[in-house]
Amino acid sequence: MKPFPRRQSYRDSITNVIRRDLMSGKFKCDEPMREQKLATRFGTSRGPVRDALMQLTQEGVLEYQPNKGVRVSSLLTDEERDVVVAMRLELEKYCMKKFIPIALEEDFENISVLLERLKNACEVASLPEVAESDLALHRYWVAQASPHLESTWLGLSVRMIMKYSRLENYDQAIDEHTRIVEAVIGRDIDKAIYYLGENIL
Amino acid sequence: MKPFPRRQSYRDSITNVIRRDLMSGKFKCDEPMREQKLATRFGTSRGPVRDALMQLTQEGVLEYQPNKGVRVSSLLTDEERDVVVAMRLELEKYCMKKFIPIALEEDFENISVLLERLKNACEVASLPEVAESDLALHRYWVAQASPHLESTWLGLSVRMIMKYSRLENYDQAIDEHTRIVEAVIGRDIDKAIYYLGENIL
DNA sequence: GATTGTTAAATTGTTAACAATTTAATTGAC
DNA sequence: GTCAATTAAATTGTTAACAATTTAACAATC
Repeated sequence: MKPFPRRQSYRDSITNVIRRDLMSGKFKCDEPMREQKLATRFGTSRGPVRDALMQLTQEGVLEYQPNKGVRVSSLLTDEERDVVVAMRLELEKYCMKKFIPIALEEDFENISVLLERLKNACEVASLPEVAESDLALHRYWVAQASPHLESTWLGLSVRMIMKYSRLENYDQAIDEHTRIVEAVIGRDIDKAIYYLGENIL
Repeated sequence: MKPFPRRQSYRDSITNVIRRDLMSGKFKCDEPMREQKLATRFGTSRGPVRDALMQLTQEGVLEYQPNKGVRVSSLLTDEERDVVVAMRLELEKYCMKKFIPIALEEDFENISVLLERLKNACEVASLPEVAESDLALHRYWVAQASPHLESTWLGLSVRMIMKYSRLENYDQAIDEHTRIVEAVIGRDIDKAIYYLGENIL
């Protein structure tokens, strides 16, 4: 069953897959997530599935009711989304300010790779992959600047995307992120933060 | 073993107890949390304990390493705390704005009760209880205004308190919250938000 | 004495069985 | 036929045993 040692625990793999499904709208809103069904899908027992569901509940994309399990969280209102956007921007601006001065050449390379991945995903117009690589890129500077706040950031970002995704404008997404990355590599904090503000809304 | 039907699952009870312990500094920073030890303490198996630990990890107060368990999360830097405070304030201001117009007489009564609980805790100078009743009061309007964002709010608030607690100025805490509650009951949004800003920092 | 390898203990990860609860289906009375 | 009560099914909650991994203790070598 297990060909060679895994890097990632079941818990994390399952969490990531379900999160991606949720972001790309694979589940209907308020749809209940059945543990056993997911367990057989992932070929594990219910344990790791429960872990993943609880983690996603904490991120805010699933809703938990005791003895009733979890459902897809009803989406944020427009007002709530605005608040979430403001919070995420506040956080990510801080990270950017922190990250640019300490970034190494290696970081620039990694970011460039992530940008390429995003471009490719946009070109094949695969929404799940676009969402994932978009997050992965932003996540890079967040994790570098403030690992303590990474999970906070992730929760905000995922919910923001779920509520209303601007990601479908693929060309625009490429442009926006290219500009951000160029600013980062040029170590131009003001410009990077400016383009960040244009991208996160 | 179970005298009568529980309202709260083990998971939640354990989560709350550990969170309170963490807020009142009962565990050293970076101290590993052993599942079996906690399980025997709470008289359950490791399952619910694992759930609780994972939930607190997601809130950001514990740190998880695969195959190594969780440790008490190293505290935020001063800068990070500032960002967290700003995010929490942003969120809670929104909730207050939303809550005051829709609040019922019943809500005012509940808030008054929570304020009394806070006063009592302050008078006996019990830090864990002060922290808990402080959070419970704020949580009330957050939950009423935006249940979707309640868990986000909780994570921010707990970490803010853990990093540096202003709660030890008991008299000041009483004053600040009394003013907030008075403003709420008077349905004075501007005043409520103003005092909120004075309290959350 | 310091370093590496090996073994034993402790700890976390996963599973499957069982208990408790909720949901649905069915029955019965009116 | 409608509604309530009862039963059956489905689902979640909890537990204990086992597997995999990490940590430590200890021995062997240099």
